[in-house]
Amino acid sequence: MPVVHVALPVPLARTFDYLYPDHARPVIGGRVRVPFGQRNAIGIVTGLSEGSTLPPDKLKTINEVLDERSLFPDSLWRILNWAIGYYHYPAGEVLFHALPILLRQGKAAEMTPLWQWFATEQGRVTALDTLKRAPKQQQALAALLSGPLYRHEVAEHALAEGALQALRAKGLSDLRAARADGADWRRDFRVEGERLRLNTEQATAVGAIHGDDQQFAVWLLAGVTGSGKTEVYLTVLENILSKGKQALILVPEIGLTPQTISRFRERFHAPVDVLHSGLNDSERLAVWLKARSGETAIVIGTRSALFTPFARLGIIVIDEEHDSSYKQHEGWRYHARDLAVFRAREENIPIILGSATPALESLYNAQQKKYRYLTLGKRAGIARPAHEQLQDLKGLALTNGMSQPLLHKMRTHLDAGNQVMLFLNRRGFAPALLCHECGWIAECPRCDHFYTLHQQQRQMRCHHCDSQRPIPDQCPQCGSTQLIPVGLGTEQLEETLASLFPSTPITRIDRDTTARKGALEFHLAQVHQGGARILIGTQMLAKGHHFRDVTLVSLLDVDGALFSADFRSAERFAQLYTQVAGRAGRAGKQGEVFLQTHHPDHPLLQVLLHDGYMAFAQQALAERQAVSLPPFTSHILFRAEDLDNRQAAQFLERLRQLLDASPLRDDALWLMGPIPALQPKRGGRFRWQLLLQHPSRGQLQRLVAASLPLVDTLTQARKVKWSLDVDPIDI
DNA sequence: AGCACGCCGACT
DNA sequence: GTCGGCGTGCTC
Repeated sequence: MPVVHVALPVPLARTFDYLYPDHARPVIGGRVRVPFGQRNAIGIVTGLSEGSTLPPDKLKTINEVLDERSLFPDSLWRILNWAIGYYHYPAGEVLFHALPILLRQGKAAEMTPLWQWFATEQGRVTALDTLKRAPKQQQALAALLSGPLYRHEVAEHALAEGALQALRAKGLSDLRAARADGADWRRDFRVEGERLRLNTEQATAVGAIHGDDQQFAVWLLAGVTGSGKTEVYLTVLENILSKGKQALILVPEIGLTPQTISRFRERFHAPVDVLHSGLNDSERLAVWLKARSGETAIVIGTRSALFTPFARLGIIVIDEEHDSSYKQHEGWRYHARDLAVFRAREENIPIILGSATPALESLYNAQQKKYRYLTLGKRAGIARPAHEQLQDLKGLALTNGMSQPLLHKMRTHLDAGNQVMLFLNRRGFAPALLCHECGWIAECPRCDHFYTLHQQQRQMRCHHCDSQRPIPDQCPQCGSTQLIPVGLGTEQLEETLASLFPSTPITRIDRDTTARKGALEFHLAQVHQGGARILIGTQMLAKGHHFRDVTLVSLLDVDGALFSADFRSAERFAQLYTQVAGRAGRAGKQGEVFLQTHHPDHPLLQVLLHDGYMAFAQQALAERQAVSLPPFTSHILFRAEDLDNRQAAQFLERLRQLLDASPLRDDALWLMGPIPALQPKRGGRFRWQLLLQHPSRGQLQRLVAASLPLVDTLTQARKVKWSLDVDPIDI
C-alpha cells in the first residue's frame, strides 16, 4: 500500500502518512491539503514510500495536491532537511518557516497579475487644463500620460489612489491586469553608475575572490569601518552577474538602509529586489517567485531572506556577519550566517562574510583555514582614525552620568560646528523609582524586575514583559509622596542636555522614539540635514548609519557593558566600541572617542584601545580556549519555564539524569545546571536552563538526537514550556 | 499548535 | 439544573 509522508506545521517531530488521492500525483517538496484531526491542514510532502508502519485502516487520504513540482530547489531542500536534524526542530515547522506566508496558507505558487493604472484613450486626448480645479487628479493624469503605473507604486509617486479612482469615474483612467515584465535581464545586463577606484587592498580582495568564484569558498572580509566593503561586494558581483547568475545579500535587521539598496540599484542594469519589513504578503511572494524563476538578479534582505529559492544562485554576501540579528531568537533558533555557509557549500558557490569586527567564531574558522581571510585595513578616502580617550570616573562628580571633562569636550566640538553622539544603553527616564522615606522600589510583579520610569508617557514600564502601569503619586508601602527616580536613561539624558545646551537641537534615537513607522528615517534625515547637533541613542544608533559631521562619540556607561554574566559580553562590547569609533570623524575631520569608566586599567579596554579589535579578538580567543568555551567547544542549551518555580527545574533535573544515563554520554561532556536563567522570572513565568558543552559538535549532536525521543516520556515535559537552543548566543 | 473530551465551580 | 474553567490526550 503506497503512502505519502507529510510534514505538518505542528510542533511534532514526526511526519504523518497518507494514502494517495485518486487523480493527482503528490511530489516531494510540494504541498498537499490533508485531513488532520478535526481540521484540514496544509502539509509538505517529505517522502513517498511503499508502505506505512500503521495499519491501512488508520490512514486517511490526501484531499488535494497543491503543487505539481517542488517548492524547494534541491540545494534548499537539502539544507532544510539538514537543519531539521541539526537544530532538532520539527520538520513541518522548519519547512513552513522557509515559505512566504501566502504559500503557507495554500495560495498558488504563481505570479498573480499586478494591477496597473493607465490613461484611457479619452484621458490621453483630454487637456490637463480641464482639471485645474482638481490638482490631485491633474497630477495623477499627468503621471499616467508618461506611462502606466503599478498600483503598488502609487504612493511612491506621491499620488493618491482616490484621485485615480476619480479619474476612472470620468472615464479618463482605468485599471488593467498586467504581468510584470518577464524580460530576461541577462540579455542587456551591464554595469552602470559611478565606479569608485579601488585601493590596493580592495583590488587584492576582489582579485582573490574573482580568481576562484565558480565554486564553494568562504571569504571572511575583515574591513575596518569606512574601508569600502560595499565597493568590494559590488565589484565581485559584476563578474557573477555578467555570467547570468544571481546574488543573495543578507544584511542585519536595521542595516537595511536606503543608501545601501540604492548603491546596488544604481550600479547594475538588472532587477534588484528587497525583502524588508514594509512589504505585504503578496509582495513577498512576488519576490520569492521572481527569484525562483530567475527573473530577478539580486535579492537583498534580512535573516529569513536566506530561504529564498533561486534559479541560478551565484554568490551569497553576509554583511556585518557578526551581527546577532542573524540568529533567530525564538521558535526555530537558526543562525542565518551558519546556514548560509552551508547553503553556499550545497550550491557550490562562494560566500563573503563581511565585517569590521568579525565574530570570534568566524575568526577561528579563518585560523583553521576553513575560511579564507581577506583584510581591508585602510579607511578609504581621507578619513583618519579617531583619537581615543579613557576617562577615569573614580571620584569625579557626575552631572546625570556625564563628567565635567566630557561636557567640556562636547562644548568644544559643538562650538566648532560639529555633531556629538552619546551612547547609553538604557532607554526610558530612569531604570528605577524609589521611595525616599522607606526604600520601597517599584517592581514588576510578573518579572521581579524594577520598572523603568518613562516620564513622557507618564508610565512605569517593565522592559522584560512590556507591561506598564501609571506612575504612583504615593508610596504604596508608607504613603510618602517622595518618590525619586534612580539611575539614568536616555530620556533623562535628553532632558539634562536640553538644559545644559539650551540652544542646541537634540535628537534621541531609541526604541521609544522610533516605534512609529518611518520615525527612525525621520530622525536620521534630521541628523543628516544638521537639524540635530547632539544625538543620543542606544545600540540602535551604532549600526550602519554614517553621519559626516559627527566628530565626538562617547560611551557613557562602559562599565555596564564590561561586567556581565554572559561570556560573550566582552566580544559584543568590543564590536560596539569599534563600530562606534569608526563613526567618528569621517570626511577628513578629526574624530574623538570618549569612554567613561571606573576601570580604565581593565585589560580588555587596554588591548582594544591600543591594539584594536583584531588584537582583542586574539586575546579573547586565547581566553576562550583556556576555559574551553566556544568556538573551542560546542553548546546546546535547554530552557524550561513554569508558573510555580518547581516543575521547570525538576524537568531539567530529570533531563540531566536522562542524558547522564545515555550510552552516548562520555567524560568530555560538561553539564551545567539546572540553573535559573539570566533573567529568572519573566512575564510571570520562572525560567531555568541546562547547558551542555562538549568539545565535539558531532558527539554532542548524537547524544541529544538519541535522547530527545525520551524527553516526551518525562512526566514534567508536558507541564512546562521547554525549548532547545543549538549554538545559543545568549546564555 | 489546535481541538475535543472531561470533570468540577458560579450562574439563570 | 447548565455554562465554562483549563488539565489531558491525540492528530496519519
